[in-house]
Amino acid sequence: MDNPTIARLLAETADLLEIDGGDSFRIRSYRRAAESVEQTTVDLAAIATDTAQLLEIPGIGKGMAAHLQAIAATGTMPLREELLAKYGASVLDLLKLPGMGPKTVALLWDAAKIASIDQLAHAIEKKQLAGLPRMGDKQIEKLRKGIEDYRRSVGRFRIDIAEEAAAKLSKYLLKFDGIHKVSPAGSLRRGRETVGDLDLLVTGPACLPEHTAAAVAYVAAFPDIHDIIAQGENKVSFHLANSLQVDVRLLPPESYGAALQYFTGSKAHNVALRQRALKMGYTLSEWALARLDDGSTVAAATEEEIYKALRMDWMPPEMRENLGEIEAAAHHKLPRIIELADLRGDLHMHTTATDGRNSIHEMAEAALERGYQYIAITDHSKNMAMTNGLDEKRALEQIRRIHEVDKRMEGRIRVFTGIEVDILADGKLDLDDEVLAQMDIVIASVHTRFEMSRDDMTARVMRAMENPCTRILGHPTGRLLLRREPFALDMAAVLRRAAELRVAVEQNAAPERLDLCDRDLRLAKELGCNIVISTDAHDTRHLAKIEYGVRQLRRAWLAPENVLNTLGTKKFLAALRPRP
DNA sequence: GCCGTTTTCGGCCCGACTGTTTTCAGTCG
Repeated sequence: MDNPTIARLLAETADLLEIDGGDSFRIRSYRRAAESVEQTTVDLAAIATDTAQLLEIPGIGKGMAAHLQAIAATGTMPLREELLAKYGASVLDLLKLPGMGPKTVALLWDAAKIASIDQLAHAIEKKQLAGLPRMGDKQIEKLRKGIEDYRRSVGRFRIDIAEEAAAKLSKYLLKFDGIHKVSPAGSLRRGRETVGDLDLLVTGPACLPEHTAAAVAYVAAFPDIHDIIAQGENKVSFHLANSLQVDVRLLPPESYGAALQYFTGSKAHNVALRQRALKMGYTLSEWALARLDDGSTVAAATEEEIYKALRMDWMPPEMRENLGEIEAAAHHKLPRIIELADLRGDLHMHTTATDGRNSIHEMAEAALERGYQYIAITDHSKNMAMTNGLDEKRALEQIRRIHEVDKRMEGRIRVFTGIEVDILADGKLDLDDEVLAQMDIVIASVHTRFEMSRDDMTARVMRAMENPCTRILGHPTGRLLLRREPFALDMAAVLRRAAELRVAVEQNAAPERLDLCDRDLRLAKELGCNIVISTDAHDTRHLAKIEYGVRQLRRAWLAPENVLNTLGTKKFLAALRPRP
């Protein structure tokens, strides 16, 4: 069992304990252990029998070590099983609804034995919740809407989850003699923020027709398979433990390009492409681009050949949504879109001063390794109390420390001072302007706790942008992917105002965030917003997640010139809204 | 349940906001 799975089991046990009304400090220690397991670089399953080594991990004591050993040996632990037997696994889903915490789950269970989202939906429909403590009309309506949103997103997986599964499976497949190439297709290849299922295309001598039996058997023997849905001559479909569906297709090398094109999609792109092929006297399928008259193959081995035969330029998968790319490719006018290598700096990251896990210097070294020319250290401000957010006094100390590191880096990389401030109900920022004015970067962030009317919410964000200290609007929609819908904000108005005020708008690259969706990004580009992309990194490894954000920018056809932190240090500072 | 000592047990992250309270509980970050 891998560390992320172990971490999940511990975190779920913490949730169950909380519903059960357990001691809050004990619950916290389970959460802390889960985080530790997530962070550690040692493979826990491999060292589980070595108690001394387990105890070296912070947050793991005698009790937790025993739990870990039970998990490694049996796949679960007694306490967790006990709680699951009492409440059932589906209570955990209830916690995913907005506004639903352990106390409310416990209340629903005690009062009405509600232990799943379906049961809750039923109870709401039958008006059985009225009269329960803290269950007014507004609360019930909020739950109803939450269930609706939840059901819409269920079954989809964040891109990083899918990519991790794809990487693991690819590694396994490539070990087989006769499998030479594995490529993810579908929405994962197009870089969508979520994927419905995982399409993996496989080729090599072992994938030739009539000779696939051994390879198929090997695929079906992948250890992480939960259950097999279908197993044929050149396709194996199965679920992983997290219920992600995977389709592995074995293809002869001569059809690989056609299959890659076909299974990458999108559907709309493929429909348009097949129409174009028909007009040219061809037919396009997952096997080949072929002549209509005699069925002879025109192109099939590579995507490039197929697009070329259709008199088009090859285009990046991120663009294949039938949003004008076909015409552009046919006229050889595809724009150059941004790439990872265009980025010169990362502007949003945390350190041990608040809830980060590395020092300013470690973040700077890690950024230097990525080839950046500058970064900004932007820890939380005091309103984010649970992160040990900085008050005015500590913020000033932090400026001093950042300056020291900046000096120490001797110009190899610039380290800008910064802070991520919270937007309060009246639109004010939660630190004194005098202190903020001394920062290079002030990110005024929309945090997700706000649930107000669209107009009030928009007004609040507008006021925060009016503050001359605000240089970047952070978490501009406040959303958390797959957890809830974007908060209601008049994004067109916000982005237009941001463009006027030269407040840059942040695309947070963290896969759970990806704050601006494709449409928001296209709009931001149209309105001429300054866009910055950053990771919100809480440790050095997290800096690599910039990749997810870049793919999102590519989906919106953003060019390097649309993104502020593609500029060199001097030009970047000049293009930002001036400091007050 | 962990940690760090005070070596046997006490401390462990807290402020804003909402809805439902008539003085506050629950959720969120």
